[in-house]
Amino acid sequence: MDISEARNRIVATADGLYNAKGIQAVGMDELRTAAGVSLKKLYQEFPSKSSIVMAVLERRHQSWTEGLDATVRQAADPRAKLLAIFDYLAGWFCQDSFRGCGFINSFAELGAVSPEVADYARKHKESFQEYVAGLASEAGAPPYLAPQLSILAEGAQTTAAIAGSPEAAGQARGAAEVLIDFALGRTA
Amino acid sequence: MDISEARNRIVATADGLYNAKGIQAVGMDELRTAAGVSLKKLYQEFPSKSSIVMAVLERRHQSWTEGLDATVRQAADPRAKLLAIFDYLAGWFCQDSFRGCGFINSFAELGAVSPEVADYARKHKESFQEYVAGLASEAGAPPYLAPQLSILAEGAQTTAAIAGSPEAAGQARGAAEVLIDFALGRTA
DNA sequence: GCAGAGAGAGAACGATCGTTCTCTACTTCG
DNA sequence: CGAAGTAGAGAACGATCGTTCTCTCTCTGC
Repeated sequence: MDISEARNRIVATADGLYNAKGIQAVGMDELRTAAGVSLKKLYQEFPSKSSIVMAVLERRHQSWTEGLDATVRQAADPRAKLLAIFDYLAGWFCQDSFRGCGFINSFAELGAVSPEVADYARKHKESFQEYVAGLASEAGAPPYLAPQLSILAEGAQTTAAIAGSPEAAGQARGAAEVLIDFALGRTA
Repeated sequence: MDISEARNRIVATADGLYNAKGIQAVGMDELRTAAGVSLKKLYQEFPSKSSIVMAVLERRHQSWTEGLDATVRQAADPRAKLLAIFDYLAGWFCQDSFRGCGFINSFAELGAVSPEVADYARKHKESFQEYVAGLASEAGAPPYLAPQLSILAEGAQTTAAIAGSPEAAGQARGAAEVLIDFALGRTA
């Protein structure tokens, strides 16, 4: 068995379990069993649970960034690219495993106790805002549009998670259309 | 010492501690010390930690509802009332103790494990959405406006919490103005 | 003054968690 | 074939948490 293959399986399993039950609710033994590795191997790959948490956050960031960018790239014009953000959210919300943004959740759970987790969540959100800002800039929108759309996307995630229904994506998309058209129409 | 006075002090102290450190990070002994009551009294007032958590959620709901309504009532016309939501958020975000919406945080921490907490968070958000819907209806807006503003408010809360800066309130308010004016302008 | 109920302080208990240690068995190389 | 290094399974350990129990002190009613 390849070493990095075990790492990947551990992180992927931890991602699923942490998402489904919360980080603190999943013990190392449960993770060990689900991932099918020995405790020894687990601690050989990762020195502590917090390092697994950080690896899961990195995985989530990469997965989110790649998935979002893949959806956005399919859109034709800059306006459609901005709206594609909310199409990506819609697809995500419809997954059975969706239980809210993993960064918001980990921040809520551990942000006050672990500065590492809080920093990573902040960086992830900053990276998303910069991505939106890039798309908005390509569309020729004034700089105030990107934070507006970012906030809309954040709100859709928490609303969909707590309400347990994916309709927030469409509602946010409708609001985004109005905001984009306003920003592109009169760029005051 | 009045019985209900001890209850109030316990819940108020728990609210502060849970908000600052997360629910799972605060033990009964820390709460007991901070509230200045004996363990015996604590378990005399509340049968378990989860009942304290539910009491804290009720307190948060009441505090949020009253504070929001007090701010909204000061606004003159229906449009200003809708915007006052974001003024209330701005004042909240500027408090040192602000660490995100307590319902989003408790949902992230315990929602997957405790159906009670998940239900209460959902009900709180529903109640907020209905409140916004009432204001939007008074303003004569079409029904799609209220979910848009609710999502905006949710997004502002998580953005401000993770970024650690209150500017999301103003950004969301700007977006709300555009959405409100659009919805009132052509109520298609 | 005294018996008894009640409150406070904190020890104690059982469970769980993260982490480490031990023991066994298998593989691999000479 | 034999020895040695390695990996797996799980016991063990220390810490912590929610909860209960015990012991002591105080305050009240007769």
